Amino acid sequence: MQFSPEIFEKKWQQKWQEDNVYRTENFTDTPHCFVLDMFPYPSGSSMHVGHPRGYVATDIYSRFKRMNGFNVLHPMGWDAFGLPAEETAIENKEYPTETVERNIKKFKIQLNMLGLGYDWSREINTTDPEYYVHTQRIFLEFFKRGLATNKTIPVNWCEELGTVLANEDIVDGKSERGGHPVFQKPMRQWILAITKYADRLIDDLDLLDQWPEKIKNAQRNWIGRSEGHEFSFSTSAGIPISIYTTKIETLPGATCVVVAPDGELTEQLLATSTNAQQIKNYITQSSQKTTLERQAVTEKTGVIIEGVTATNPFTKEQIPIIVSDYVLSSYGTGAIMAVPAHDERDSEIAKVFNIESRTVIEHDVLVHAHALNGKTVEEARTILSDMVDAKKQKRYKIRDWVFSRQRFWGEPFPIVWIEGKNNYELVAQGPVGAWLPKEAVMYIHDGKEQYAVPVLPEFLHTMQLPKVASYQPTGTLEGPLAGIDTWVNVFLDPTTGAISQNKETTHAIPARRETNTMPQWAGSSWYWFRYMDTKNKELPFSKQSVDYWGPVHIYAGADHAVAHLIYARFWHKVMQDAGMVDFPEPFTRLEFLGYILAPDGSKISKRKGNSRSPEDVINTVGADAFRMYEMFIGPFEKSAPWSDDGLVGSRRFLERVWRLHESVVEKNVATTDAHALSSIHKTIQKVGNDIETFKFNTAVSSMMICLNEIQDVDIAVADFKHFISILAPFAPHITEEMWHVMGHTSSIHLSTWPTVNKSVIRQESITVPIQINGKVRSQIDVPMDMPEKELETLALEDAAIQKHLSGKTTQKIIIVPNRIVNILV
RNA sequence: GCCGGAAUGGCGGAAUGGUAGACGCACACGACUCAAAAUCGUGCGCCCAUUGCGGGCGUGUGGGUUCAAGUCCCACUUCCGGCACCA
Repeated sequence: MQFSPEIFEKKWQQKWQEDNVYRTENFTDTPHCFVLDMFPYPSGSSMHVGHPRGYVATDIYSRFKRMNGFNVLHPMGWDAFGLPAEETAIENKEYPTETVERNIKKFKIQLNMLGLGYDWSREINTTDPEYYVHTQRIFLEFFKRGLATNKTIPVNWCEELGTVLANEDIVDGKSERGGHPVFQKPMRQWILAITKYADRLIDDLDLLDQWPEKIKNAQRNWIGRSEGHEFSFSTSAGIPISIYTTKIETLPGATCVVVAPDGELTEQLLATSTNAQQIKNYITQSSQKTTLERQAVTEKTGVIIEGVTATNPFTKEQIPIIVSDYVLSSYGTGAIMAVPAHDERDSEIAKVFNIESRTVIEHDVLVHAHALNGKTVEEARTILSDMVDAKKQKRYKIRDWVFSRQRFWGEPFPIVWIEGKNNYELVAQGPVGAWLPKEAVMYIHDGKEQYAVPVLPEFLHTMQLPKVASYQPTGTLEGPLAGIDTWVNVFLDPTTGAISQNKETTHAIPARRETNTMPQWAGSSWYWFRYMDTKNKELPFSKQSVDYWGPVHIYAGADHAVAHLIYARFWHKVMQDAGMVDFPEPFTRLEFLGYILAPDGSKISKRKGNSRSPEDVINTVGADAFRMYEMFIGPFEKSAPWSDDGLVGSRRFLERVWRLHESVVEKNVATTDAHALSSIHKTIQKVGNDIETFKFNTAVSSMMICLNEIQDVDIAVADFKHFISILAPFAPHITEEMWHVMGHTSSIHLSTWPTVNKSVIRQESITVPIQINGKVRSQIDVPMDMPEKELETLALEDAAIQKHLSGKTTQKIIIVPNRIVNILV
């Protein structure tokens, strides 16, 4: 019979679905394992050969664990809210739900073509109201703890996308989505207080010993903790300037003070200056720079605030105050002491204004520093911080998470706004009171106080995304939802917390729904928990289910070090504080996935058209060969270029397995060749170890080696089955087909991983190389574990060795049994 | 600039401090065939010698430790990734 994957692959995919082969139940007595893929967003662009690599790897791992008796949770779902899906929908001129639905269908077909064994009964979709009601529910936990606030702060505004973006959404100074320019603007936004968790997010990285160092380092850098001092410079205007520095010992060399153009402080100093107009012009000018332009700046610019000076609290010198946009209002105090001699940036600004650069530290000792001359850096630090009454401060580069988007396609906030303190207090006395933060979230509009009030969990069904006629971004602070009166204007019953369209009770008060939506990252910040308990109506997930399944044992996917993986850890910690989970970190082990590159080594991109579709490959060589090649191409965590030539090797391997299987069945011999048997068992061991450690490339090559060793000798059917079993996770279709041909009626994927027979592995003899002065001159076959003495004798008797040794004196002989003999002359 | 990671044949890559280049691809030659494809077999780091063995060099560069280094240590080069006016 011909090897025809195109026939049996589809057949088995259907059969597995019908038989629920991959269905997982909660709560078993067996060991269990949660293997998680980063779920995709089903965008319009179709898959290329790089996408399935991670899915194939976790599929292999899951099958392996299942065959080893584990109850395996290996689910899949869709991250479908947010800009990618919405932008696609706008391009296609259709409603986002349609886009999402169609793309999910397409993606699912593609995943199934690969023979991936997901438990589809646990499929999730972040845009499903049944799902996002729980995202909203978890947001309430943030709100209640004062971690979700509404504040005016400088944020990234992207005109083209018509929305603000988080720092994590900005790549190389442009929007990650679309590469549009971004401006810094103060705006009122929903903020999640991730900085309050910064220490835990850094410190708990030490718990993650099964995470790649690379990812942990990226997170440490991104969070960017620094420890320094905060203290004040007095000014001739009577307004103190508070500054933050990590090098207080350089204070004697501080010859000017620099303030950020967009800070409040600058506003105040400007009023007492003699060049207010010049300063205002500079402020306007720098506010018009995009983030990219700011970053690209090579030469420092700024304006001296004339008519005002600051006093260096150590030297008592009067020093100039400069406004310059290299100082950021969003970091530290928005003002710095500039020490030109010991900081490159300060040196640049000093050059522009001809300001003195005074070296105050040489070889770790203070110089040109009056009373401090000769003191060490350490001593100076203590003396100075006492003298200026400095406070020790920790600062972080990470900013609080700007969490609102002026877009349609996201989770609505479970928040309504009410007017007036009296109304707020009335609401606080009702059931809503239990969900209010200590400090009210509010702002003042036209002189009237607006208070944020949470929508209770039991009324979240009233906060579903409405059907709208137009969902295009409006380009204003209000999202598209603001245009729908029936969405915005509602009534809140303070005695129950109920939200209604009409005033249904006399005491109901008017309220306005929040019109911004949550960002793309919201739904993906907790989704792994939902897989554990997909049908739960009341809660995001039950405590029992998370006690059983959590934490995730293996999380595999592409590099999302600074966005998703920080957000996910942050949400997890808040959920921990809310008592929803008991453990500190969501993902025990993280496996980082390398990309598949185009054949020329460049990145695969739609524009270049340098990719191949998985369907294409499957139609040519079959899904099994495709899977094998994706694993064989190189180490899992390393990127590697795609090669159609290389793909052929996997296909040939499977064809040879197929032929061998036919001859094994036909010959039906009773005993297997001893060397072949040993090879099979060695390979069982090797492949098992390699799967456990995600070394799929060497697992595949060891099976190729094994095939080379067994294909021309007698193999009994029973022993050949072992070979088929270890191949099954990699090539699920062909192995299932052979398994059934060999008489089984149930799936090979529900069978047991073969046991290694150590006694057949054990070799009787071994080849030992003999070196003279470290160069291999001969080798001898000797029985395993031959004692040193005998080995030495045999080595010295060897003809080739004798030839090399003639006329020389042996100094020393080093013998490592079963390994090597090294003769020194 | 800071923080990671990497560097091995024509290519992807393999190697608990112990025979570098497994496995696969490409290539060459041979078998089968009228022929081709497929398949099977042999060879395949570089240089010298090939009438026979063989010999020298070799894992980015320079040094070091060791009987023995791709692997450990020191210094450097290049490339890739991340962060970046964060005081």
